[in-house]
Amino acid sequence: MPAEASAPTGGGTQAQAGPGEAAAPGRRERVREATLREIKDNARRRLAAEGPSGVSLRAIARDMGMTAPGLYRYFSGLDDLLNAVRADLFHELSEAVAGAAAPLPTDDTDGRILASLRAFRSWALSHRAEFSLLFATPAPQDAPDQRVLEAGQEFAASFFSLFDRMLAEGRIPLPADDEIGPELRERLDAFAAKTGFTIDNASYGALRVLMSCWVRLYGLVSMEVAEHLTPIMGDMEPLFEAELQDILAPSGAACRASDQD
Amino acid sequence: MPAEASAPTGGGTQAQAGPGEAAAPGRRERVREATLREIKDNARRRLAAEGPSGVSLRAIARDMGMTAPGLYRYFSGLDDLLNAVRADLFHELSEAVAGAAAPLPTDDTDGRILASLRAFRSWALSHRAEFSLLFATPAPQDAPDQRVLEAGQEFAASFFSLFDRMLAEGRIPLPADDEIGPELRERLDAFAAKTGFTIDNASYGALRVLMSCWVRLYGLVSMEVAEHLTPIMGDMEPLFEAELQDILAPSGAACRASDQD
DNA sequence: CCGTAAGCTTTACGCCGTTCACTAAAGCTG
DNA sequence: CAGCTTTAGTGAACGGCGTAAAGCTTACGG
Repeated sequence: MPAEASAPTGGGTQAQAGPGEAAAPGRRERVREATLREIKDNARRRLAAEGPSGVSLRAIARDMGMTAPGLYRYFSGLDDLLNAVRADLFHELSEAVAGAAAPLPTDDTDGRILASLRAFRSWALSHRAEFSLLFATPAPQDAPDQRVLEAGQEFAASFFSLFDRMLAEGRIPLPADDEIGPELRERLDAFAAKTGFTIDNASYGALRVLMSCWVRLYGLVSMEVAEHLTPIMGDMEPLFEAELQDILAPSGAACRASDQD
Repeated sequence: MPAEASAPTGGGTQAQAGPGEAAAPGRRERVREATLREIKDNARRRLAAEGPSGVSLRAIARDMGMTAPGLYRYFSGLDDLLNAVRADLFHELSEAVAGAAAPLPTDDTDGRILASLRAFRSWALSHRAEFSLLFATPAPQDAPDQRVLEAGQEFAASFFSLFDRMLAEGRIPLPADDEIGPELRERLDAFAAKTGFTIDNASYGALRVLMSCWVRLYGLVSMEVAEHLTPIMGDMEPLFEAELQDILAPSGAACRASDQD
């Protein structure tokens, strides 16, 4: 009875110590892993091509030359598959954001942040359906999945850690801690605890600024992905760049010309 | 053959000049209107209860004691119904935002804006599914509906017109026109043209500030609706109020204590 | 009064997720 | 090796979905 969330069939054997290799995954689990990957790849193909509603077990199975019930050996249902894809996508997005900053020198704080924020936008625009799968409002009843939650928090943490250095440099004027109301402080405490920030590293003012940056970035990008303003504004890149400049202006960052595309 | 968008069956007769009443809608069209309303009401009930995916023609028909194909006399399909609901919702949202400002005296510009922005948030939070139906990323292939587009632009216009007076008062420091890049200016021109703003009324700087406000408000509220930050921050109201204060701070607006709830 | 159209039902087709009973193969164990 | 157990996968089936076509009934308009 496959009742567990993600791995209906659990590995019984694997530590049998094969001939040459130490902890060989075992032939069995290798092909299983491959099938699992194939399912998710097909799900993503359909996701990109037809949007979230185009992802169906039957269609995926058809693409793979098998029947839908067979997929239940790998996922406990469509929701489970979608959640697995969501978790993967969060990791991918984290990597895209972090990867954009990596090649730049450590002391080029502004450049690293700019590159990452632009990478976030780029990823979103080149993965519209994926982005909306990640950030869509969930239906009222469906409970959040643990893996997705964790992956999301990992993304949040990796995203915010971008600002660590900039905050440390103290170039941004932060609101004083006592300008921040007690309720908000409470929330920021909770936030810091869950994302690995501690108030020692980042003052309330810093967390406040972080949240503000994220809200603006997220708001603009998600509007762009949804093409909400597109019919009345056309290309939104100039607005994005202007917002970027605005967000980072207090730090005196030089924002001119993205070097990509 | 009902191929048109919204009204498969179009009224032939109505100007027949009844006995007493001038342009009486005619009994026929009255019951039709009532049924139409009933369908949309049922759609909204299910929308609120189970989210967008819970809205199905068959379920609605069942609730109304009829069969699904009967609904095709009123809507050309599920999408058409959803678009009609969307248009209604945009009007409702516009009204909620405008209505919140109405009771306040005309010269209380800050108060009116605050009330409207809070009303936007309140409406969104008490109509999560409706909000996400309005602002969800559409699937890659489906073309935008004309009525929805118009209703959306009406909302945008009514929303932005809130700021008319504040901009006129000149209390917000605006970026100089020549600080705004030529591409962005082009976009803002397009935007102004579509929403009724003219550059005479509002400078590029003003439009720029408007957009920034909207992006922040939208970003925060849509994150709150999606409960994206909720698992790590809990109640987001303090953050919202802080953002409000931030957004309107340059104008010296007094933001203390919302009088509602 | 009769033709015509509107409102609605029945039937049907092809999707969908999911369950269940079943087979065939692979792996482990004695 | 035999034999047992687990796994991967199939086929049929249930119920729900959108929607197209055809038919029936009722009300309206000339």
